[in-house]
Amino acid sequence: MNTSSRFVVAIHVLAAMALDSDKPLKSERLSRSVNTNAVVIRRILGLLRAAGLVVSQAGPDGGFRLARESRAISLLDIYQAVEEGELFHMHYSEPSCDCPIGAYVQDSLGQVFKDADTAMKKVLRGQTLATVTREILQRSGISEKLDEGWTIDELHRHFSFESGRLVLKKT
Amino acid sequence: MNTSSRFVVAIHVLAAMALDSDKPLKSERLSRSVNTNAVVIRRILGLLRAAGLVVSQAGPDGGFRLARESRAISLLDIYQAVEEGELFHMHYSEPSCDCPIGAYVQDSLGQVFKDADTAMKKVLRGQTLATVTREILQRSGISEKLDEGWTIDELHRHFSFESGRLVLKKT
DNA sequence: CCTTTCTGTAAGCAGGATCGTTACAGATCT
DNA sequence: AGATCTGTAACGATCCTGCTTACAGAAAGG
Repeated sequence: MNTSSRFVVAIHVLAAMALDSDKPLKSERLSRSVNTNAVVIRRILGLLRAAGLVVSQAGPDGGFRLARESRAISLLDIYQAVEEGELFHMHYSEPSCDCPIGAYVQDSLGQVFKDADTAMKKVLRGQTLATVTREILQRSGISEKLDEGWTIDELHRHFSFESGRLVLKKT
Repeated sequence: MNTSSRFVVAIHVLAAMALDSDKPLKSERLSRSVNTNAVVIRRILGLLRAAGLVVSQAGPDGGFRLARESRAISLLDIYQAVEEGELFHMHYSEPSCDCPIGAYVQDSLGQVFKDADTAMKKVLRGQTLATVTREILQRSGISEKLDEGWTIDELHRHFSFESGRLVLKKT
C-alpha cells in the first residue's frame, strides 16, 4: 500500500518552480533535477496543469510556472492532482456473494475507511508548497545567511535554480 | 493511492471467524464466502497468523480460529498484519541528485508524511473487529430479532456461519 | 500403519499499473 | 523558415496482485 512516486516528484518540481518563479522552467531542466526523463515530467505536469496548479507555454522561452503563489497551493491540492481513487478499496473478487458477510462488510467498513481517508487528507491540507520550500531553504546550508541578518523571505526572493542547482541570484 | 484487497478480505474472514467462534473454519469454506481461491485465503491467513491474530490447526476438524476475542483486535492490527511499508514513499529514480531540492525535499516531507500516516492509523485503531461484526448483525435482517427482545450480544452468540451463509444456530 | 482431511508453500500464469524511452505533431518566438 | 519548446501516442520492461495447480507435511481415526 503506497502511493506512486508521482506525488513526491510533483512536489519536487513545484518546489523548484516556487524557488525560481521569475522565468518558466523547462521540462528537460526539471527532469535533470529529478533525475528522470523529460516526458515523465511533462506527464506529471500535465496532471498539475489540468488541476490548475501550473500553466505552460510552448516555444522558445517557454516552460512551466506556478498558476498561483506557493502559499496558496496545499499538499492536498497536489495529492489530489496526481493521485486518484480512494485510499482503501473494496473490490475483491465479486461483491455478489450469498452470505450476509460479503454483503454487509463493505457497508460496515465504508464509513471507517472514509474517516481514515479524511484524516490523512486533513494533514496534507495543513501544509502548503511554501512550507516545503521554506524548509528546504532552512535545511540547505544557504540559510546560514540568516545568521548574517537576511530574512528567509529575502533569501526566498534572491534564490535561483540554475542548471539543476539552487544558487543565489547575482543581484 | 490504494491498498491491496488483502485488507478487506482479511476483515471479511476474521468477521466470519468472530461470528462463528465455536469451531475452526476451513480455508475452503472461507474462500467460498469471499468468492476466491482457498490458497488466497490461506496466504492472507498466514499473514494474520504471523501477526498473532489467528491460530491454525491441520488435519480433520482443523481450520482457523481467532487467537483472541474480537473486541481485542483493532482494524489497525489487521491493517498492519497484511499491509506493509509507509503510505507515501520517496523512492523516485535516484535520491542522489546534485541540487539541494532533491536532497532536502525528502527530509522536508518526512514529517508531514509520517503525520498523515499516523492520522490514518489512529482512525483504524479506534475500531475493532467486534465493531464490524456488530454492525453486520445490525445491517442484516436478522437483527430484527432485536425487536423481539433479543439483545445483540445474544444474537452474536447464537449466530452461525453454515455453508457460506449466516444463519441462526439451532439451539 | 494407512487413509483422509486439512494447512503451508512453491511455482507459473495473467492482468494492470508504473516508469522509461523514442517518436512526432503542434505551438510559439525570432 | 527554423529553432525551441510542449503534448501525447506507442512500446517495452518491471513489479505487484491475484488465481490456479501441485505437492509436502501435520493431525486424527480406522
